Amino acid sequence: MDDIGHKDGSGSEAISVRATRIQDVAKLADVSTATVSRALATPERVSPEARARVLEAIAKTGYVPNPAARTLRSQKTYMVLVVLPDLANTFFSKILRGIEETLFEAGYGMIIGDLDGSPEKEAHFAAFTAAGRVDGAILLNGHLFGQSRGGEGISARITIPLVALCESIPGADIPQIEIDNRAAASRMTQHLASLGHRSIAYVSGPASNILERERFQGFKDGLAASGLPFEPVQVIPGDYTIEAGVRAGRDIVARRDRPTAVFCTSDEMAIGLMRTLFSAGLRVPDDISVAGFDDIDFAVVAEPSLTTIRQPRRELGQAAASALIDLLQGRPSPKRIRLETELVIRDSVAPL
Amino acid sequence: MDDIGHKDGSGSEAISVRATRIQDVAKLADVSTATVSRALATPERVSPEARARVLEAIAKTGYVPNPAARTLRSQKTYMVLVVLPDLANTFFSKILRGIEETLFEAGYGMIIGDLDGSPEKEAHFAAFTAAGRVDGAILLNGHLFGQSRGGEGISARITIPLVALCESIPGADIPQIEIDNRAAASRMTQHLASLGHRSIAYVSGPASNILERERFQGFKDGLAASGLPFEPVQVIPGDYTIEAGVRAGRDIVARRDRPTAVFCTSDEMAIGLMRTLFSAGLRVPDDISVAGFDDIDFAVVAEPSLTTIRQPRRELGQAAASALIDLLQGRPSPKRIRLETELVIRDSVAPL
DNA sequence: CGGCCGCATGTAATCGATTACATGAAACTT
DNA sequence: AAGTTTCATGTAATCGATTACATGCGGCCG
Repeated sequence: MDDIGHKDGSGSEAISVRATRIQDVAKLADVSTATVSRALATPERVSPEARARVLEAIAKTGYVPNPAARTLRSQKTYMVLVVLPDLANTFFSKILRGIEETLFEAGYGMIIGDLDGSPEKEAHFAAFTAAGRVDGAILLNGHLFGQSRGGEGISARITIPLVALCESIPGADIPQIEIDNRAAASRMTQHLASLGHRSIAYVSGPASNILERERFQGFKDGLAASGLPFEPVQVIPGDYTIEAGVRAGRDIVARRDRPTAVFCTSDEMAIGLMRTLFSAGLRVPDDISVAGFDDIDFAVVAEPSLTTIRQPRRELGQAAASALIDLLQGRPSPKRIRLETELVIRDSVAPL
Repeated sequence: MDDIGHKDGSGSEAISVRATRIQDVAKLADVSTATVSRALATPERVSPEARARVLEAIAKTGYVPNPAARTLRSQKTYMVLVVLPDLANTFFSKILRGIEETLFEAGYGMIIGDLDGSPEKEAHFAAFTAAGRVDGAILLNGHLFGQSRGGEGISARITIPLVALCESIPGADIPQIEIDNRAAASRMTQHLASLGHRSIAYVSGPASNILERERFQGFKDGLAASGLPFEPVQVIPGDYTIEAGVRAGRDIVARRDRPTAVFCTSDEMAIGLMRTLFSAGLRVPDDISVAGFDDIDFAVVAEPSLTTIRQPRRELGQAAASALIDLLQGRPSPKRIRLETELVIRDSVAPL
């Protein structure tokens, strides 16, 4: 680290140019603070002349209402917390973008809570929420605050609207936005079977994960629907990462009795797996077919391009944000939204 | 969209169980509110007995200070805004994680401002900042608020600490955290030249981008240092995306006189480009060498694995957050930090 | 013409913490 | 012993907006 020169902390001690307050505007427009406030919040309740003077004064002074004061009085923060397990994961960032743009249009800001696998952080965000720093929260982590380890004390105090996104939270009476993981996994499995594959391996997500359980059910559904038996040896454990795909690939390469198709429950794993097969001299899809899940940007430029399930990530984010905004504004909100997935057929899967 | 059932907005209209206030704690502990406040902020200025009674009362009531009230009085929000051009980009999410974890440890929350190429959003975040909703901001977008289009009115009011990350902001008197893009690009160019390549193409970023200008200079430096002439035809325009890499690949495939090596200024472009070359029957690195920049997760599983420049993304985020926290807490802060990059040699580049 | 209503506006309470200043007791100082 | 310092604590002003309530004016109705 090459550290050139120093700058003192004067930025934070800057001569505090006290910002324009509502009082200043009121004085300049020769009205009361109440009138200024009303001119902004309920213009129709203020005479046109007064309103004009207020607006002029605001323009002249560049007045911006103090959010802390506003929040203190009105109990509204215009902030939403988004809790997610891993910010560095490609899968989430597109979703976040959908959330952010929808919140933005409605005048809400987005605060990120990256759990990073730490229960300590989870407790922190629960406290954060309980303290009233946000008006609502979107949960991408598959459970309510403190539901995992005894943080009930705090979570009981969380009375703000919540929305579950992607990982449904069983038993929680909050809007749930997701895809039909089970149906999608079943569909892909049947697609593989329909091409003649009888021996299909399944690379799983983390066992504790709800997504994983749904997709696994779907896999079994698909086998059953195709008249194929389920055999535990077909399941290779994974955790959605590239590295897990690489490990699963090594597993398959080492097998005497190889499956003819592999269904990976994330594109990352599929890409890592294909790479490992390739290095071992196995050709995809000639020797073995590989399918993914998610349709991330890299799926189309993988070699071969990846057959996968497309999740509408941006739309998922938008739908969750919309549902939350409905709740925040006292409107009824859909209780459960299931967005459609799409089977994207590319080159990594071929008939047997 | 399959919309099952409805839930009314009762979440937001819930019977407002007024939260515990400092007054309630004071009454229970039989002290004044001032003592409660001091017991939390400056425990050493309160007698042990009073402190114990206060803490007990807090435990009993589950009191959490109201952040809005605190902010109103103390002018501290404990929030930081992170402004970035594209949240969906893999490159940023690892950086964000570094920022988030460092801010978190220091007790700050992170608000995301995704510009999404919209000047309107930029103005919004400038106003947001000017309104005092955050204590500081980290700018990943290469310019100060309103510096691009006449938002000077608002940006003049932004007196909070700022830090520039990745894209340096020339002329701004704020800490700048970055890598030495020029040196890194030069190094890669020389690496290619040292392997015997005389005809090296360069796939650029957006021309207006500061990163791009630095890397382009580095490319020319590297050519010069290797005794190679620079020829404009070597430059293929890009914008860091996979698709731009695909387009650049088509360009190269169509050329009569192909370069023997291609230096892409992002891994996304390199991967898209390799894919296009492969589809056209050109082999990497046998027929043509390809180098990237960033070392994203997919670089190692690309086929062939990608020779690239590693940027310490998490550390960049951490360093920027640390610098900002220094400023926020009135400590001196490094004015400029340059983190080291690393030339990562894999299989996509070979001697001529 | 007197009373009632509605409208535009102002006054001041309120949100919940922090903190300057005041107070009184105990501990020193000379 | 009187005066000074220190310490723990309380009182109340303050941050800056929102909003319940009060006021005064003009129009309308009977």
